[in-house]
Order: sequence, then structure tokens, then C-alpha cells
Amino acid sequence: MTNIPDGKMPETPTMSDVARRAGVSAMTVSRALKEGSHVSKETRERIMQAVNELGYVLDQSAGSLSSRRTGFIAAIIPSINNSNFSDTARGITDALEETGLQLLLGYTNYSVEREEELIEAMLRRRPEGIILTGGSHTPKGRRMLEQAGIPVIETWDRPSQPIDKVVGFSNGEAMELLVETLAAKGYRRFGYIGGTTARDTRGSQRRAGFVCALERLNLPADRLISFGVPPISMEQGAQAVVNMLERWPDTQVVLCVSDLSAFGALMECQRRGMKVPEDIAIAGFGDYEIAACCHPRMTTINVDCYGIGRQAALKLTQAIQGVGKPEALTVTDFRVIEREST
Amino acid sequence: MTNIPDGKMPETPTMSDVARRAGVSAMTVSRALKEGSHVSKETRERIMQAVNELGYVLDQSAGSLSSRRTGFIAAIIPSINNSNFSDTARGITDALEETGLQLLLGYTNYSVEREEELIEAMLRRRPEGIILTGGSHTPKGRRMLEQAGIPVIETWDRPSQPIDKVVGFSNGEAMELLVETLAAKGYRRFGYIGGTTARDTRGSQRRAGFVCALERLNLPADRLISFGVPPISMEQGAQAVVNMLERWPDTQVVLCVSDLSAFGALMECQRRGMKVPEDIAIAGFGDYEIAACCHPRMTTINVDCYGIGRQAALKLTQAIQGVGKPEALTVTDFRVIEREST
DNA sequence: CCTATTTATGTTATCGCTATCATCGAAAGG
DNA sequence: CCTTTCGATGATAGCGATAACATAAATAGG
Repeated sequence: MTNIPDGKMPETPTMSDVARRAGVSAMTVSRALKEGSHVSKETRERIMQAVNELGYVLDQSAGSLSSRRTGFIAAIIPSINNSNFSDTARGITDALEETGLQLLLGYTNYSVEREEELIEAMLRRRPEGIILTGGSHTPKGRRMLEQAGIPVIETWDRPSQPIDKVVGFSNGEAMELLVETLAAKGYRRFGYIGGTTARDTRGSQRRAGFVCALERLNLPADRLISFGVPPISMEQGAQAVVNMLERWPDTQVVLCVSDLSAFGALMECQRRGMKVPEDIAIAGFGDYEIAACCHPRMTTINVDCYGIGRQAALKLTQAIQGVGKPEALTVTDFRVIEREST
Repeated sequence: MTNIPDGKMPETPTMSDVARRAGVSAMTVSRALKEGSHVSKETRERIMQAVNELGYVLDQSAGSLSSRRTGFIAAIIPSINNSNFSDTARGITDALEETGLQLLLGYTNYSVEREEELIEAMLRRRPEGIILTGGSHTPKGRRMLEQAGIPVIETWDRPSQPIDKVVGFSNGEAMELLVETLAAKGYRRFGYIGGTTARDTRGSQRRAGFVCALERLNLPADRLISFGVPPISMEQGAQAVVNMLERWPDTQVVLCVSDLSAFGALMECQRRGMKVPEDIAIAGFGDYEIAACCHPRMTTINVDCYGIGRQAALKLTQAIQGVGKPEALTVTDFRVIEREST
């Protein structure tokens, strides 16, 4: 907190204070603090000195009211605790770094209602663009986004009716690819661990992809264990694999909605003295750090979380600055990473 | 983006537009949109209808300029990808939820220079309070914080010269406690894995605590393996333990600066056919989800990351609202969680 | 040397909202 | 029934910056 030496004003100084001290107009101060505007060297130095002496910090709220540019980008992710999504957030921030745009980050805890609230809270700050996770929103949320008059990017998915622009991939296809890859290795009795709730859209799509791929291969697709609502934990994976083994002890390979549950399953199997992949194979989704490091190392799908964020932010800044015409759809890569667990 | 049905104005509506439509003054609209102000029921309904019809969303930048309250809280953490810190961020957001304050989150990548930039970027937004991680800042950063005239909370540490208020614990003491606990179990030949760089202050403090505790116990404290700059990865832990075993093959127990490196070490040991804890014991720091779930489950120190965030945010809102006089120092709990890895 | 252009600075008018004070009618109190 | 209080609303004036236009001085061009 400020310490106020008696008579002095405790108020944070304004641009006029700086201007007065430097003997110029406020406008000149404004220019001096902005890159690439014409201010003579001496004036600029005098102003900078005044700025330092007063400890002046530009008030961007005021600035953005007048310039009609807030310098904010909003991003809404399901969870900051999930490293897949925080990687995306990191990709966004990194891409934004040079543009001077600042990230307003919110997380929904996988709830569309919460997302709706967040959308409104964010729009109140008049972001210049907004990045969402997934393509499911409440009708009101959707309407607000459409009316906001700013570019919107949906990520981590390929919505059938995008609001505006998309940077994502098909979670279903990715899972299908994984099934096919494993089937090609000779596995036949597949199990799946992952939620079914409408809440986790990407989870449901992965599961649908699992079923779809097996049906196409004429293999049974009924070994499905679901657990509660997201966020999915490692521990849930451990419980689920127990469940799976009780119901279908001869399961050869278990695919999980995420590396986190896959890891929980893997550890639980080891705890029970089962060998992975000899007794049972396990694969995850997301290529989290843990998948590359655990023992045995985990087969999974890499989905370029960081790149999703980065590309979304780039597309957004393109749209904002009106530089070129950004593609409406960017499909991001995913690829199977075969490791020791299968 | 907005679709503009020819003649219509594409501009986002303002409060005056709503006022005109509802047949009241802008001030009344402002009141109607704010909780606990006197507006008659009929008027409020009329206004809300106008709000919905126009799709009006309050402009908080303009509002905060006038009310001199931005509704922002800034928080700066080293990394969003580290679940310890993202837990803290979650604690902050959750505690803020009811207050209507919004979080401006930034991450430093463990760089104080970056922290300084972030502090300035944040202060430009005129947050009503700011939460920092750790007690090391650049002189300029420190000065800016002192002059900002807002409550400042340093967390995750116990700085010797706090700027304002503190919510944290001594990383050194926590590590000492872990050493003592394990020494009491009979371990004698301790090794430590973790960085030394000034960059990771908390890491250095933990290491100092390790050395300090061993010296007090008259045990050798020279088995130290350091690795590069943070963020610390699992893989680094794996490499470090190899290094440790080469130099001091008879090490009984390895303490790591974080559960993540501890996990990497644990997996690497298993990969090499060593049994944990029989051949070598391993302990981490932070009580990440992985520590409770891996096999064998990992001994570690729980440090209530979420609680740090929560308490910091509570203290901050107290200071902002001037309700009571918040304590300058809150020492948060830490405790050893003994599990199977030691 | 004079006009055309550029550079450096100032003036003014908002940006969209809310604090503050003012107003007016209705309910409450004696 | 008259004063007092309160509740509902409006009018006005900024908040602290910047856009836009204006002006004066400096430089360039012929």
C-alpha cells in the first residue's frame, strides 16, 4: 500500500500530472508513451523522466474507452488444471505476446452454464476476440457471441455449425485412428474407459469414435466403462480398470478417454501384479508429459494442444487486424504415438 | 462476427440505447443492472426487456473508469502448466467468485524480468489488488508494487521483507521436516535432486532446507544433483536419478524438489529393474495428483496449493473492502504424507 | 526565396458509464 | 393535515485517456 507522507496526495498520478511536470500537454505524453509516434527526442526524455519520478503507470481502461480498443482477448477453457488445456492457454499467450494483446482467461469446469456466465463476464470487458473450447454452448451464450461483433474461434473440436472460425480436430476420428492402429497390431478384444455425460463433449466424441471404428472392423464394441463427471482423475481410471477386469477379464487392450485415466489404470494394473502390455495393454489420449515418462511408456494420441492455442491466437489477431482473410477452418494434426504400453 | 442486415447500425448498443427503448434515463438503466439499487419492479422489467431485445451487454471498462473500480484482481504465477500453481489460481478464482471480482492471470516462466513486465502490464489495468508468487522481485517491480496503492499479497513463500501481506510457508522448513521424518525411519544416506538456480527461489530454499536438516542430524549432505532451469520436468528427474546412482550407488533415499521429478526418478528406477523403496526410496514435494496414484504411491509433502490461493484471495478482498484488518502474515500448512515409496 | 510538405505539439470533444446532487411524489409519523 | 422521511427517477459532470483536427515550426523542393 502507499505510504502517504502527510500533506501529499496519495492519488495515483494521471497523465495530466506527468504532462504538467514535463511542461507539455497530456496528448504529447500519450504520444510519448506509444510506440511509433512523432515526439522529439528531448521532449520524450523529459516526459520519461517525469513518468519515472511520479511512478506513473498508464491507465489502459481509460485509454481503451477512448481508443475503442481494449487490448483484451478472452479465452475460455474447461479447466486450468488439465495440462492439455493449459498448454492451449500457453500457446495463446505466447502467440499474443508480440501483439500487445492481453489474455483474459476463464475456466468452466466443464459446465456450459458456467460457460454462459463466463461469456457474459468476458464480453463486459469488451475483448477484441474470443477463443472457446469446443462447439457446444447454451443458446444464450451462442447468441451473445454472435451479437458481440468480434471474431470468435472455437477450438479442440470440429463443430457442425461453427459460430465463426474453428481451430480443431475431430476427437472421434482421432480415436478411430487409435483403434485401427491397435487392431492392426492384432488386438481384438477392446475395452473403453471414459465418461458418457453430455458434459464432456470431447469425451463423448472419443467414445463414439471408439465404437464406430470397432463396428467398422466387425469387432464387438460393448466393453464400455464410464465414470462420473469431468474433470477426469487418475484415480477414476484406476477404479474403472478394476471394473473392466471384473466384467470382462479377457480384455486385451483398454483405451482411455485421457492419458490421466490411462495412467491411473496402468498403475492399478501394476499394483495388482499384472504386466502391461503382456497381460493387458493400455492406451491413452492427449500425450501428456506423463505418458512419455511413465513405465512402461504409454501409447497415446498427440493432439498438439499448444499449437491449437497458438494457431487460434494467430487466426484471431489476423481477423482483428484485418490482415488477410483468415481461413474459417484450421484442422490441427493428431497422430498415434506408439509406445511400450501396447 | 455480426451480420448486418443492410441499413441497420452494426454498433454494439450502449446504455443510452437501452434507456431510450425502455423510456427511462441511462442512470436508471445503470441502477437496474446493478444489484441492490432502488428501481421499481415494473421499470426494471421494462429495462430488462430492452436489454434482451437489443442484446445489450454492460461495458465494464467504461463503468470502471467512472466508478474507479475495475473489478480486477491480478495474479502472477510462475507457470500455468504446473498443477501446484494452477491449483493456486483455481483457489483464487473460486474465492473471488462471489465477490464479482475477475482474475487477470499471468505467468512468468520463472523469470523475474518477465515478472516485472507482467507487473506493469497488470497495473495498467488498474487491478484492485495483486497476488504474487514468491518474494523475489526486481527492484523496479517492487517499486511499482509499492507505489500502486493497492494491497499486494506474496504467496508460496515467507519473504524476509514482505511488500505488504503474505500467505505462504517456508519451503526450507518443509523440506527439513521431510528429511527429519525419513531420518527417523532410519534412512542415513540422503540424496537430493533439484535445481540450484537463483531462478527457482522455492527450489533453492528446499535444497537449503535439505542441507540444513542433514547437517543438524550430523549426516552427510553432499549428494546433490542439480539440473537446468525450471520448469522442471519429469524427464529431468529420470536423468538426475541416473546421475545420482552413478556417483553414489549406495544412496538410500532420494528427495526431489518436486513430485514431477520424483516421479520421473521413480519410473526410471523401475525401468532399470530397481525396486522402490527396497533398493532405493524416493520422495517428492508438492503432493500432486500423480503422487497419490503412481505405483508405488509416493511419499511427499502436501502444501495446500488451493488453500494458498483461496486464502490469498480472501485476504485480498478483505483488504480491498476494508472489512476488518487482515493479518499481515498467514502461514499455511504443510505436512508429510508418508506413502509406499519410502 | 517562396510554396509544399512534414514534423512536433496543442485543443477540443468525446468514449460509455456511474457518482452525486436534485427533484418529486408517496408513505409515515405526530 | 402538515411535516418528515424515503423511494424512484432524472440531470449533470466527470473518470483518464485518445481521435481528430488545428496550428506552428522546420524542412524540402523548385
